[in-house]
Amino acid sequence: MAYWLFKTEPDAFSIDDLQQAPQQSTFWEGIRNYQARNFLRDDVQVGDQVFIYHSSCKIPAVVGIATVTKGAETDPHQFDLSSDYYDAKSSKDNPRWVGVTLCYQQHMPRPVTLKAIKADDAITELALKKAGRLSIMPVTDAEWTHICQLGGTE
DNA sequence: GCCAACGTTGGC
DNA sequence: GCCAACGTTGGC
Repeated sequence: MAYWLFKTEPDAFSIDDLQQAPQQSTFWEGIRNYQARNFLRDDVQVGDQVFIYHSSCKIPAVVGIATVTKGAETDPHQFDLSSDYYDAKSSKDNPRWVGVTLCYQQHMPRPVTLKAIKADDAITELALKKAGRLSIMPVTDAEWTHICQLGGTE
Protein backbone atom coordinates (compact mmCIF):
# COMPACT_ATOMS: atom_id res chain seq x y z
CA MET A 1 0.00 0.00 0.00
CA ALA A 2 1.36 3.36 -1.00
CA TYR A 3 0.58 7.01 -0.43
CA TRP A 4 0.04 9.75 -3.00
CA LEU A 5 -0.89 13.37 -3.41
CA PHE A 6 -3.25 14.40 -6.22
CA LYS A 7 -3.70 18.04 -7.14
CA THR A 8 -6.98 19.51 -8.20
CA GLU A 9 -8.32 22.97 -8.79
CA PRO A 10 -11.30 23.35 -6.49
CA ASP A 11 -13.08 25.56 -9.03
CA ALA A 12 -13.03 22.61 -11.41
CA PHE A 13 -13.33 19.68 -8.99
CA SER A 14 -13.04 20.01 -5.23
CA ILE A 15 -12.96 17.61 -2.30
CA ASP A 16 -16.61 18.57 -1.72
CA ASP A 17 -17.45 17.56 -5.28
CA LEU A 18 -15.83 14.20 -4.59
CA GLN A 19 -17.80 13.78 -1.37
CA GLN A 20 -21.04 14.60 -3.16
CA ALA A 21 -20.37 12.43 -6.22
CA PRO A 22 -22.36 9.22 -6.76
CA GLN A 23 -20.89 6.58 -4.43
CA GLN A 24 -18.56 9.39 -3.33
CA SER A 25 -16.37 8.24 -6.19
CA THR A 26 -14.95 9.70 -9.33
CA PHE A 27 -12.77 8.78 -12.25
CA TRP A 28 -9.71 11.02 -11.93
CA GLU A 29 -9.54 12.27 -15.48
CA GLY A 30 -7.55 14.76 -17.42
CA ILE A 31 -4.00 13.99 -16.31
CA ARG A 32 -1.87 15.19 -19.23
CA ASN A 33 1.64 15.01 -17.88
CA TYR A 34 3.87 12.05 -18.57
CA GLN A 35 5.45 11.72 -15.16
CA ALA A 36 2.04 11.83 -13.51
CA ARG A 37 0.69 9.40 -16.10
CA ASN A 38 3.47 6.95 -15.39
CA PHE A 39 2.66 6.98 -11.69
CA LEU A 40 -1.01 6.35 -12.45
CA ARG A 41 -0.33 3.62 -14.96
CA ASP A 42 2.54 1.82 -13.26
CA ASP A 43 2.45 2.45 -9.55
CA VAL A 44 -0.92 3.56 -8.18
CA GLN A 45 -2.71 0.49 -6.79
CA VAL A 46 -6.19 -0.25 -5.52
CA GLY A 47 -6.16 0.43 -1.78
CA ASP A 48 -3.58 3.21 -1.96
CA GLN A 49 -4.34 6.34 0.03
CA VAL A 50 -4.41 9.76 -1.58
CA PHE A 51 -4.15 13.29 -0.21
CA ILE A 52 -6.45 15.61 -2.13
CA TYR A 53 -4.68 18.94 -2.59
CA HIS A 54 -6.36 22.15 -3.73
CA SER A 55 -4.20 24.24 -6.04
CA SER A 56 -4.65 27.53 -7.90
CA CYS A 57 -6.92 28.88 -5.21
CA LYS A 58 -6.82 31.23 -2.24
CA ILE A 59 -5.34 28.86 0.28
CA PRO A 60 -3.52 25.99 -1.43
CA ALA A 61 -3.70 23.04 0.96
CA VAL A 62 -4.11 19.33 1.55
CA VAL A 63 -7.83 19.22 2.27
CA GLY A 64 -8.74 15.57 2.53
CA ILE A 65 -8.08 11.90 1.94
CA ALA A 66 -9.37 9.49 -0.67
CA THR A 67 -8.79 5.83 -1.49
CA VAL A 68 -7.99 4.29 -4.85
CA THR A 69 -10.83 1.92 -5.69
CA LYS A 70 -9.95 1.11 -9.29
CA GLY A 71 -6.63 1.04 -11.08
CA ALA A 72 -5.59 2.66 -14.34
CA GLU A 73 -8.10 2.76 -17.18
CA THR A 74 -8.01 4.63 -20.47
CA ASP A 75 -9.17 8.22 -20.08
CA PRO A 76 -11.98 8.52 -22.66
CA HIS A 77 -11.68 12.32 -22.86
CA GLN A 78 -8.52 12.06 -24.93
CA PHE A 79 -10.71 10.91 -27.85
CA ASP A 80 -13.45 13.48 -27.31
CA LEU A 81 -13.05 16.35 -29.76
CA SER A 82 -15.25 18.61 -27.66
CA SER A 83 -13.25 18.02 -24.48
CA ASP A 84 -10.49 20.25 -23.15
CA TYR A 85 -8.63 17.00 -22.57
CA TYR A 86 -8.77 15.95 -26.22
CA ASP A 87 -5.42 14.77 -27.57
CA ALA A 88 -5.16 14.44 -31.34
CA LYS A 89 -1.96 12.48 -31.01
CA SER A 90 -3.40 9.69 -28.93
CA SER A 91 -4.83 6.62 -30.67
CA LYS A 92 -7.32 4.03 -29.49
CA ASP A 93 -4.80 1.31 -30.33
CA ASN A 94 -2.30 2.87 -28.02
CA PRO A 95 -3.99 5.33 -25.67
CA ARG A 96 -1.68 7.82 -24.16
CA TRP A 97 -3.58 8.86 -21.03
CA VAL A 98 -5.15 6.99 -18.15
CA GLY A 99 -7.03 7.75 -14.98
CA VAL A 100 -7.85 5.92 -11.77
CA THR A 101 -10.98 5.88 -9.64
CA LEU A 102 -10.99 7.51 -6.21
CA CYS A 103 -13.44 7.21 -3.37
CA TYR A 104 -13.87 9.98 -0.80
CA GLN A 105 -12.68 9.10 2.65
CA GLN A 106 -12.60 12.24 4.77
CA HIS A 107 -11.89 15.95 4.96
CA MET A 108 -8.91 17.07 7.00
CA PRO A 109 -10.36 18.54 10.20
CA ARG A 110 -7.71 21.20 9.65
CA PRO A 111 -6.45 21.65 6.07
CA VAL A 112 -2.68 21.48 5.89
CA THR A 113 -1.67 24.55 3.92
CA LEU A 114 1.16 24.77 1.45
CA LYS A 115 2.55 27.47 3.70
CA ALA A 116 2.65 25.07 6.65
CA ILE A 117 4.19 22.35 4.51
CA LYS A 118 6.87 24.68 3.22
CA ALA A 119 7.66 25.87 6.73
CA ASP A 120 7.88 22.33 8.12
CA ASP A 121 11.39 20.98 8.51
CA ALA A 122 10.05 17.43 8.92
CA ILE A 123 8.79 17.52 5.32
CA THR A 124 11.74 17.35 2.98
CA GLU A 125 10.88 14.76 0.35
CA LEU A 126 7.49 15.91 -0.83
CA ALA A 127 7.67 17.05 -4.44
CA LEU A 128 5.16 19.78 -3.68
CA LYS A 129 7.83 21.49 -1.67
CA LYS A 130 10.19 21.72 -4.59
CA ALA A 131 7.37 23.29 -6.56
CA GLY A 132 7.04 21.90 -9.99
CA ARG A 133 3.93 21.18 -11.92
CA LEU A 134 3.60 17.55 -11.07
CA SER A 135 -0.05 16.79 -10.43
CA ILE A 136 0.38 13.26 -9.07
CA MET A 137 3.22 12.61 -6.66
CA PRO A 138 4.29 9.96 -4.16
CA VAL A 139 4.22 10.67 -0.42
CA THR A 140 6.51 8.80 1.95
CA ASP A 141 5.01 6.84 4.86
CA ALA A 142 6.61 9.19 7.37
CA GLU A 143 5.37 12.34 5.66
CA TRP A 144 1.90 10.88 5.21
CA THR A 145 1.67 10.24 8.94
CA HIS A 146 3.10 13.64 9.74
CA ILE A 147 0.70 15.53 7.48
CA CYS A 148 -2.22 13.50 8.86
CA GLN A 149 -1.21 14.61 12.35
CA LEU A 150 -0.99 18.24 11.25
CA GLY A 151 -4.43 17.89 9.69
CA GLY A 152 -5.94 16.39 12.81
CA THR A 153 -6.82 12.97 11.40
CA GLU A 154 -6.07 9.67 13.07
C1' DG B 1 -3.21 39.32 -13.40
C1' DC B 2 1.74 38.65 -13.15
C1' DC B 3 5.50 36.01 -13.80
C1' DA B 4 8.87 32.26 -12.57
C1' DA B 5 9.58 27.60 -13.27
C1' DC B 6 9.47 23.92 -15.96
C1' DG B 7 7.49 20.48 -19.32
C1' DT B 8 6.76 19.94 -24.31
C1' DT B 9 7.47 20.72 -29.12
C1' DG B 10 9.77 21.01 -33.23
C1' DG B 11 13.55 22.67 -36.24
C1' DC B 12 18.00 21.58 -37.19
C1' DG C 1 19.61 14.42 -29.69
C1' DC C 2 20.17 19.32 -28.67
C1' DC C 3 18.12 23.37 -27.37
C1' DA C 4 15.34 27.58 -28.21
C1' DA C 5 10.72 28.90 -28.29
C1' DC C 6 6.51 28.25 -26.56
C1' DG C 7 2.69 27.00 -23.46
C1' DT C 8 1.00 25.86 -18.95
C1' DT C 9 0.96 25.61 -14.06
C1' DG C 10 0.32 27.55 -9.94
C1' DG C 11 1.82 30.61 -6.06
C1' DC C 12 1.53 35.14 -4.95
